[in-house]
Amino acid sequence: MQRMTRQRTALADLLDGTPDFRSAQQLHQMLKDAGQNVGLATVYRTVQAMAEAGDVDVLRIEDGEALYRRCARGHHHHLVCRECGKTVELAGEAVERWASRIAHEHDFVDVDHTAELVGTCRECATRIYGGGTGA
Amino acid sequence: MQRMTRQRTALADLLDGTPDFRSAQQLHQMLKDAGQNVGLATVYRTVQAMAEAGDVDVLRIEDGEALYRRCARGHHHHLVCRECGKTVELAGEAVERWASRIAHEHDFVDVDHTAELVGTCRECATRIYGGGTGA
DNA sequence: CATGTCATGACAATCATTCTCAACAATGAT
DNA sequence: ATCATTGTTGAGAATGATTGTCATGACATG
Repeated sequence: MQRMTRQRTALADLLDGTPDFRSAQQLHQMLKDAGQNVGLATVYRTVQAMAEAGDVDVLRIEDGEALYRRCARGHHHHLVCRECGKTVELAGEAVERWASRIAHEHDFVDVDHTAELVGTCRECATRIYGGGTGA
Repeated sequence: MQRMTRQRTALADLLDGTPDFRSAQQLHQMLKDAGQNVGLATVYRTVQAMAEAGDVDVLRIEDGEALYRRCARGHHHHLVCRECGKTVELAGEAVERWASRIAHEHDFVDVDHTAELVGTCRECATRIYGGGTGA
């Protein structure tokens, strides 16, 4: 049963102070930079345990790498800025309703769903495409 | 520009006859089994090109592995049976409307979305959990 | 403090995917 | 049909994330 070790505390604290999704490799490096040496294998084990326990959310980017982020408990989706990583948690029921309607229509049971939105937030869009004062 | 080679023909034909999502490794093995030796690197290159061209859809499973399937052109989502791989293409507008509403509400632009459903189809549910004649 | 486990970490192993680059082959011109 | 051009292939190496191994270390309790 989950002992409270220095490593787990360090990782939990780090995640508490990190608003964006990070990979296990990044978290490992961030801990090292903070002077908290934690083995890479331990970081992997810990974030996976936290994910299973529902304490962090997992996101897979295009190349298959897994990213982790401390999140509100319970089922929800995300809107992530592709430029700065800013993340908004989405709790609405619209997707849930869609999923269960589709499941029913096609006679499937135990239907899980994934739904994630990736876009560019106002700040990054302004920075990249230019401010409203353009021309 | 895109030469028609034995390898590409073989892979296209294979995908045409394969209703479920398959990994590049699986497709490579299936080609070998069919007596059509095609290099693994070529399979990867070809499915990726097809994916970019919109000729196949890509799905990432839990461990990050990429699966490919010949699909209808245009944007759509999938409902996949986790047991047998049976796949239904979903073309409705519900998710699109949800995505654009959320994007607008949070002031994001260029919002892409992914949405996939994984469940158990009627046949597999019956096989696994028992027919209606149980007890 | 002793002690029993669970946890850790250094490193090897795995595995999908990508890269390299010389040999090949599809296509168009002659 | 033959040739030249140039995209394509394939065998294997390289990459990189993730997982496995297992001896050593450290919580938490008696």
